[in-house]
Amino acid sequence: MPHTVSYKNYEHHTGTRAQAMAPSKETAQALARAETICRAHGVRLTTIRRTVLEALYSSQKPLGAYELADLLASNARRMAPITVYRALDFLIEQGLAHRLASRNAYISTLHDDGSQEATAYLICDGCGTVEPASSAAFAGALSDLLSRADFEPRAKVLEVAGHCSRCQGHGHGRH
Amino acid sequence: MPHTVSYKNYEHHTGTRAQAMAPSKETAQALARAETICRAHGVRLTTIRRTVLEALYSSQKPLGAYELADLLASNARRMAPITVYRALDFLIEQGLAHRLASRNAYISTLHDDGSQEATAYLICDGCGTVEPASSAAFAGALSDLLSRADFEPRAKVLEVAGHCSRCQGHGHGRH
DNA sequence: TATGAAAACGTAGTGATATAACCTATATAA
DNA sequence: TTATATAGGTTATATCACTACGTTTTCATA
Repeated sequence: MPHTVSYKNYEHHTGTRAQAMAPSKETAQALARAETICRAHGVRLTTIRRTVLEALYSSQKPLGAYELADLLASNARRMAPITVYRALDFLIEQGLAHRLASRNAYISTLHDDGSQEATAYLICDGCGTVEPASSAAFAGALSDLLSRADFEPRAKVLEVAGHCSRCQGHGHGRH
Repeated sequence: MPHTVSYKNYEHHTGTRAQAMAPSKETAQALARAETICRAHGVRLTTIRRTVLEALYSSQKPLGAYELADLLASNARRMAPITVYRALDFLIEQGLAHRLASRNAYISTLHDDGSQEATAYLICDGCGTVEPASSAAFAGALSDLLSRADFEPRAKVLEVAGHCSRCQGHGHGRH
């Protein structure tokens, strides 16, 4: 088998990718929290999944699936899209990542305030950053809205695009 | 020119598509309102645009762009995707249609309560219907959230997937 | 009523996002 | 150790959205 990458021990293999710079202390702590959550859920935070989560956590902007694939590529061999999507699906199921439907992009939720029922994501058109925002009043109002409509919620997509405090008034953004 | 559809008079041509069943009285009234809005904005509600809007308005479920293209096809000749997207872009700009980011699908806003700053769309996993929902409290809480974050909003994506009142408790839905 | 500019649309191709199908490898527990 | 479930690899394809460019129509003006 000439061209095929050695198939065994891919856990170790993926561990040697370009991304393998030592994570910051904060990142390491966040990943440790993720590890704990996964153990509690009885699921496995494998190398691929951890690598994807770390990339999302470290990034200042949301990342697309193909962007992640490129980012996590080792020399000339990038991750297959489906691999990234599988990792993302896992992370989203475990509540560790979030899909921004309005951008087809993904972020880590390890920065979020986990105590709120409803988190809105504020996406800056200028600098691309995303800030989670929540309040009891907002969660309550939404909950009222839903119960008044007798609607049983499963997934909430709450996103606002605009300009963050730092990007207002000096021509940032695209319109 | 053997295969090419006669190019002139396409306004009339599109008017003769399969969809040309007489709209209901309610639909006709909604379309008349749309017409009025467009005239007020100084823009044109052409046949294609009106046809797309009518399809969205009449549909019980949100429709994808390619779904619309199929729906509005005349004998064996369906609308090109770009044509649909152009019509949708127009309708969205005029506030007549809305894109559901979580579904890659589109709905008419002619049912909405136009008086609210923030409308959440409740998307039923069971029957596929979408209900707009809004309240002063919800709009206010969101507005507070945004001003507290010093965030200048441009576009709001507020969608909740779940089960509507009619689809609760009898095994509808996909999970 | 000519005509020139802008808006709308047609046609072909492509980019971007996401998943299907099927197989191999690994982890976990009996 | 072996059965089983879970995870990942590989290839191909589905789905959604847009670019580029030419043609037609509309509308205001000459």
